[in-house]
Amino acid sequence: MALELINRSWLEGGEQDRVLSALHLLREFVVVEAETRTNLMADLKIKSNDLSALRFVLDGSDEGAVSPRALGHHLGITSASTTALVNRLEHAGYLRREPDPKDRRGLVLHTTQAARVLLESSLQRQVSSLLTAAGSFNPDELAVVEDFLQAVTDALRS
Amino acid sequence: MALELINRSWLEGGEQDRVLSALHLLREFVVVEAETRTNLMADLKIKSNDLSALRFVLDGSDEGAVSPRALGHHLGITSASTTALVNRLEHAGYLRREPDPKDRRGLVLHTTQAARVLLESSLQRQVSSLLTAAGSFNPDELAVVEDFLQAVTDALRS
DNA sequence: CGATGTATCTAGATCGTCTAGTAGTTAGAG
DNA sequence: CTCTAACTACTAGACGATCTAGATACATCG
Repeated sequence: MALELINRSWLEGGEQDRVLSALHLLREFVVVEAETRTNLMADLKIKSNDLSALRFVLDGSDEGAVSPRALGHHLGITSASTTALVNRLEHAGYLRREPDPKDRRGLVLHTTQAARVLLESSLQRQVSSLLTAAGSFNPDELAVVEDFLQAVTDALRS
Repeated sequence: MALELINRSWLEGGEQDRVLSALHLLREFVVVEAETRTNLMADLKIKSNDLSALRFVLDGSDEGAVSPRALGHHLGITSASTTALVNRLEHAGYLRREPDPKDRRGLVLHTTQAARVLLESSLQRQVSSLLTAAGSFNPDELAVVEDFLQAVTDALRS
């Protein structure tokens, strides 16, 4: 959010035009990236938190099971809201509930193949565009970009 | 959103490690940036759309009046929702309604000084951190960064 | 075994948005 | 210049996603 406000009177201006220009481009990227997310929500006909949930389950199912508990904690919502959210996504055909073999109280969430196919077909074009765009820079240039991104990320974290 | 999923099986891997690494850092930045927005929402005790509205009125009040109509259109919500949103922000002391001198049907929205002070104090530290971080790169490096950001932004837009 | 903690779910309330429709104001066609 | 169509903001009522509170089933530890 800090980025979105950076074009106001935070700097007297003049001597750091180049820095401001770079940060403006960074802001522009963030805004456009947010739009792709909005478009995806429209494609899948789901809301923001449901899309975040889908991504979390999709990522997590690689390295281990995702429980409703973990999902709710990740999203910062209550267990009641998590139940409702999983109900929605299961009913929409994006998620499946399965019993947790290690704890009979628990559940394990999995994305359906339909969800994975839908996500991939929606994003494949953008992802390959991104890879092509970034691929046109040489290793030295990418090293500079990485340093910059690391620096601004650390700046926001502090 | 494409970025958030880029660490999955989109690439056979190997020959483009550097490219993937840069895009991962870009993703990391997007995630951290989103967290700063969440923190700001908690600070101001308002929700996402209300914060976007505040930013829109704040930006727009420089170059011309912002009407509820324009605000609602920008946010993609109906006029009824806009009325309710402006009610909330006005009641919270962040916004003022004033009659539009040029059209007696219309209103003009202004942020209160309290809102500006609160936003500035919440963001000043992060903005100066960002400027410091970006300021440690020389003009040549910043030019590379700008090219990269422009390229990935264009890639997402296409 | 029994006590306490954990994982999920249900019931009812709250809040932001929506659809539908109202009153006042503007502006263009005749 | 007037009449009518379009526009601006608002109100009323409904819906959906979230919340608080509490219920139920299972786990874990003394």
